Amino acid sequence: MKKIFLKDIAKALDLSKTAVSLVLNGRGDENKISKETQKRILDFAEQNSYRPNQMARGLSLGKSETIGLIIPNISDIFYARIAHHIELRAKELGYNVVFSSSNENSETEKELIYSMLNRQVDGLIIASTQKNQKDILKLREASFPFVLIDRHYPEIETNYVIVDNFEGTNKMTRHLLKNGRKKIGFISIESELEAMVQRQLGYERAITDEGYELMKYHMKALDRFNYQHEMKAAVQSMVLGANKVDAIVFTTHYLAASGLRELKLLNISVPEEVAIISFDELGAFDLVDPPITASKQPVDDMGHQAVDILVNEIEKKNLLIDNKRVLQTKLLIRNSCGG
Amino acid sequence: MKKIFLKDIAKALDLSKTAVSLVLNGRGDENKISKETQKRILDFAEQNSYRPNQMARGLSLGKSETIGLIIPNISDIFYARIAHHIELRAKELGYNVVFSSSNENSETEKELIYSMLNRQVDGLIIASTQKNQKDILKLREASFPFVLIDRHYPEIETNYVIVDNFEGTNKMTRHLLKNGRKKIGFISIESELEAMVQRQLGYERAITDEGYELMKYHMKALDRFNYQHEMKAAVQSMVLGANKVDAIVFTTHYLAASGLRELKLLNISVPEEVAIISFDELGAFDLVDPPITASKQPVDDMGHQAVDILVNEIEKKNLLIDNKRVLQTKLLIRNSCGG
DNA sequence: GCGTAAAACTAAACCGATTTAGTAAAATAA
DNA sequence: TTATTTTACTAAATCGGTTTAGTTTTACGC
Repeated sequence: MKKIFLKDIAKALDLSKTAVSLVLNGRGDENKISKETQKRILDFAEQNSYRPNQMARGLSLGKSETIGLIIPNISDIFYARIAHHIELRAKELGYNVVFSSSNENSETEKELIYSMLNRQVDGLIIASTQKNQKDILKLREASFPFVLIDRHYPEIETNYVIVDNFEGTNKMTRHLLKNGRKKIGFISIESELEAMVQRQLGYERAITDEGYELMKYHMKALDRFNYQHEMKAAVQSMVLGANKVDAIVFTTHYLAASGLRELKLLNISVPEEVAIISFDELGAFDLVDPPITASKQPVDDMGHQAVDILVNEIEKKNLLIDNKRVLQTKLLIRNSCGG
Repeated sequence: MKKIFLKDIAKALDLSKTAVSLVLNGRGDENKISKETQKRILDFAEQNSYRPNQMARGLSLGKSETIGLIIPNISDIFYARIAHHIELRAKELGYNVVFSSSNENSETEKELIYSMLNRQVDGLIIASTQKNQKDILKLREASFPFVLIDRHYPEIETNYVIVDNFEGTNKMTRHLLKNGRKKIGFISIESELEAMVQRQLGYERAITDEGYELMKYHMKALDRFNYQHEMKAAVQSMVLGANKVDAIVFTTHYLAASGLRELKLLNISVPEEVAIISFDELGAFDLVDPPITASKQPVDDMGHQAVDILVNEIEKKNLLIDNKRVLQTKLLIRNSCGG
């Protein structure tokens, strides 16, 4: 059973490629191909399991029915989940997904953007390093359809689906204050990402709004690639020194996991001595000792909506749907904050 | 700055498309294009940031420099990690990755295989539902390059990279026996997957080899999509009934997580009353209460080697590398089994 | 000073689809 | 009976690359 092409069908049925192509694309009626001929073509294609070469089709049509997805790292459960929901929704709408990881490297990201354009993706969904402003602008100038997720460029007018990061940490910090914690440390990732900036602001605002003073020396920003090593010193300085902390806000799930690990090594009891709370969560945060209170991000919505906005642009439906979405996190209260 | 094509370069430099194409593909020397002309072409392409249309290129060359990856679900951290390592290695070797999830549905998987073939991927990496023997055979007959990962078809001769599932659960069970546990339950997923069969055999063999008797009524197989609901009954029947169990082997990380959740709800102390052990692990298994002893799968190796085997086939290097790999799991001993 | 080889290219076919601009034959209208 | 429309198609161009099979010009050998 060898591969069969359009011209093979045409030859076998003594028809033109045109007729066959039209019928197989469901445009037989409008092009007045007789019902009988249509049936012959459809049947023959079915029986010989004809499947069009998508490269030829793509070249000819100038589109690929493919969405490019650029994320920092697919093995981060957060992005993996987003990818999953993007894939689900894309499939529903008839699109495939090509993904690549930038590994948080802006040069790689830039390369990926262009590499995907060359592969003729119809649109892009990008969780950007936020350092490729120029190239994002180029995309916009070229009117190429794209949606930013998780991270956006505040200074550029684009489509995006993000989370209300400020509100997320703000709620988290208030929750700690409400539970009687007074000296709340903050451990984050060293980053200029708007998301991280907002998470810090949300925390700071909660503290000052409630009349407490910020303890700058209890706010740490760790290196993204080396946080596991830096965590030890960060945690120790917060829980062992003079002006000890009674709670810590972690701005990512992996920081929370790593921080808890250190606290355990130091035999600090959680939440008795130090409460902890996490922005976003890992699958097993409810099983952890103690179960970790966390702000959960709506990954399903984020993926789903990003695809909807993108496909709307690609297909120029111009439904004027809202193309800037800020989703809310949900505080899952467990035991790591006392109560 | 508008898009530029091969013919634009040719026209601008008053050369033929042939010359430009040859030079840009690094075949200028062997085709006796003068150094000077080569430089002109290269410079012009660079300055106008020429990037070839990969669909046209793919159509012409009959290849796409793309690997298709079909997995059950990208949001399963296990597959996400494999995907990550596949992507890393593929990129090193100059390939892109297109992924799709089958959601454990064999029809979907079949569709995906053909859809990817139409998209002219150069090869496939598949974590199969193991229910598409016919189509896998077709791939083989067509000499299409592919590698199975995680799950293989024992009756078919193919390339694969899998894990020694038998040895994995066998080690796990022996570990429990060595720690003095005598009545060991077994909770698995209802499945004909060879991997699952082997995991069960590994467990059974450890029990019988040590002279104990299998307690069939303490071996449960839960529905893949409904395990969270079925877990309650499964665990209760093991730990509350007459012939109580003093340990449970879970054959996947999500079963272990779910099982532990139930044990906690029942106020069963782990590992005092019941020890637990998991095949494969979640990111936070060391933070869980108690930290869960688990057999870790070498996801990095699995992804890496799958790509190596595949690319070797694609590029017909015929290096006669071993194309059937069985990797070993590693037992990470933590506290959930006592000691 | 003629034949041959090497150097430096190019025209046109091709990959496998889609699509534009027609055409021949049959049906209908005048 | 002729003109016009409709029906049911088709030939050839096109998408943007790669590649085969030449072609022209210059250099070299004898």
